[in-house]
Parts: sequence; C-alpha cells; structure tokens
Amino acid sequence: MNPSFEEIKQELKKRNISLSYHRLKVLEYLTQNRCHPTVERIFTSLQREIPTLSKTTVYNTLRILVESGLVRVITIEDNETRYDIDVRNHGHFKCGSCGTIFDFHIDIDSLVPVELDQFRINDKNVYFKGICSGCLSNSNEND
Amino acid sequence: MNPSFEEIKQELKKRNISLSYHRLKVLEYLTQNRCHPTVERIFTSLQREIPTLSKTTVYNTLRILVESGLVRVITIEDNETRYDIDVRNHGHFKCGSCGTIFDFHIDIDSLVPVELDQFRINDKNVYFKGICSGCLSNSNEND
DNA sequence: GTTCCTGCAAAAGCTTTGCAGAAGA
DNA sequence: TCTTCTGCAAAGCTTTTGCAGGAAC
Repeated sequence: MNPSFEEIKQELKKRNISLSYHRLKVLEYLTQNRCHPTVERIFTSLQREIPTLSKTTVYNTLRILVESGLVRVITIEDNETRYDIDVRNHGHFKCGSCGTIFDFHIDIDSLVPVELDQFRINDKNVYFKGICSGCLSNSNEND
Repeated sequence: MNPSFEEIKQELKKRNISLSYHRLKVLEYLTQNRCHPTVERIFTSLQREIPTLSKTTVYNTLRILVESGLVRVITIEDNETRYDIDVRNHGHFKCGSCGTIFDFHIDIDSLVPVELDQFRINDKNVYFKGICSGCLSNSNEND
C-alpha cells in the first residue's frame, strides 16, 4: 500500500526533520494529488491556502523530502522536474498529447543485466512515452 | 550492430536533410564518442577543429537529429541533457561517483504492463543509478 | 539565545528565439 | 535568386544562492 500522510509524518519525525506548517502542506499535497506534480503546480495550488508561500520554500521542502528518501524525482522530460510520493519501484508512462503521467506496475527487479554484475545499483527507473488510450479514442472520434 | 557514420549519412539523405559540414561533424562526434555527451562536451570538443562553431548550431543540429529519429535524448539528471546515437532499446546506468553512463542490454520489450494495454507506446527508457565497479574498488583501496 | 525556517531578490545555468549575414543550390 | 544554415546577442525558464527577518524551542 502507498504510504499515507500520517505514515510519512512518522517517517520525518524518525529522521529528525521538523514538521513545519509549510512542509506538512507540501507533503499533504503530494499524498492527495498523486499526479506527479511539478514545482510550479505544487506552488500554485498551495498559494491559494498560504498566500505568503514562496517558491523557494517549495524547492527547499522538496529537496529535503527527496534527500530523506520519502519523495522521488521523476525525470522524463529534460525541462520539467516532477515529484512522486510513491518511491516503490514502478514505471511511468507519459502521454505526449495530454501530458498526463500514468503509473504502471513493472517487475524491474527481475531485470538484472549481466553487465552490471559488479555495480552497486541504488535506483531503478523505467519510463515509456506514447499516447494514452483516452487521447487515442478522442483522435479517432475527430476523424 | 550500431549504425556507422556512413549509414547515418544515408539516412539523412533519405529524409532530405542537407549534410552541412557542421552537421556532419556533430554526427561524426556522436558516432566516435559513444559516451552520451552533453551539448557542452560536443561543443567544446568540436570547437578545437571548428573555431567559429557556435553552440546554437550544436543545439540546432541535435534537434534535427532527434526529430529525425537518428539520435536519442537521454534524460537521467534533470539538469543535464545527453545525446545517444544508439537509438535501439537499451538501458543506461549512471555512476553517481564518476558520472559515467554505461550502456547495458535489457529486454524491455518483454515488459508489457497490462495497464498500458490500450496505450500506444512510442518510446521505452530504462535507467539505473548507483556506483560503478571501478569507483567501488577505488573506494575500497582507500579504506 | 540559538537554531533553523522562510521569502525576497539576485544570480546562475541551460536552452530557445530573433535577426542579419553567409553559404549553398 | 531563393532557400537555409550559421552565429551573435538577447530573452526566457527553471533552479540555486545569499541574506535578513522571523518563528520555534
């Protein structure tokens, strides 16, 4: 099961990372909006609730969460960094039409290339690109 | 086998992309330096031979090559875009210590997640991060 | 009192764009 | 001549850094 907001708070306490209001809000946003948001999106959404929020704080918070291993960076496009609260091994599919990123299950651990026998692997990432079923059927309708 | 410089030139001709001197030099660099170079690295290396070369031209050329499907963008770190002349499906391992990117063979096509049944997949990417065997044995020596 | 969190402004990097001159067909 | 390739400079964006005020303990 995905980690809940409460579970993540416990994890932060364990690591002696103080739970400031802003940080909790960023965390809450990530647990409730599992759309792999960008900094921009997190910032814009939270700004409604916290008018004084600065983007620097969002960057700072995300950096801390990533360093502590509770959040994972998703690098698919070189010009947009996204963040994922789900750090378990899974794949990402990005639709080139609507931009949505879909999660999919994949057994990455069964893939152990012989070339990497003597390497220490810390992190495994899989991402696909293409067109999602929704966009495919939309374009069929318009034909 | 990897495509050779000559084979790639043929491909460009097929697509009616003119083979200017600068473009050929970028292509040649990519076929001879399969280290997944950044724009900076390509530019700096070629500048020795072509003093008037501008980074804009390197960017332009790479964009054309990527659009034509002859070169592939490797996005592993969000702050460094790298380019690979080998567009076949294979994985990349980036060493966090020395920064080298290693290729490895991986049978990505055997991985067809059920969630993506109705999706059109255009592009599959796998990358791992960790420490390569060379850096591992260096750090052991220093212990 | 000390630590560290926050936010503004500036800086830093990378990439794209506009435009004019040069090269090529 | 007409197209397009090239390169400078400027602009655009995202992310980082420096620093000072403020909150928390």
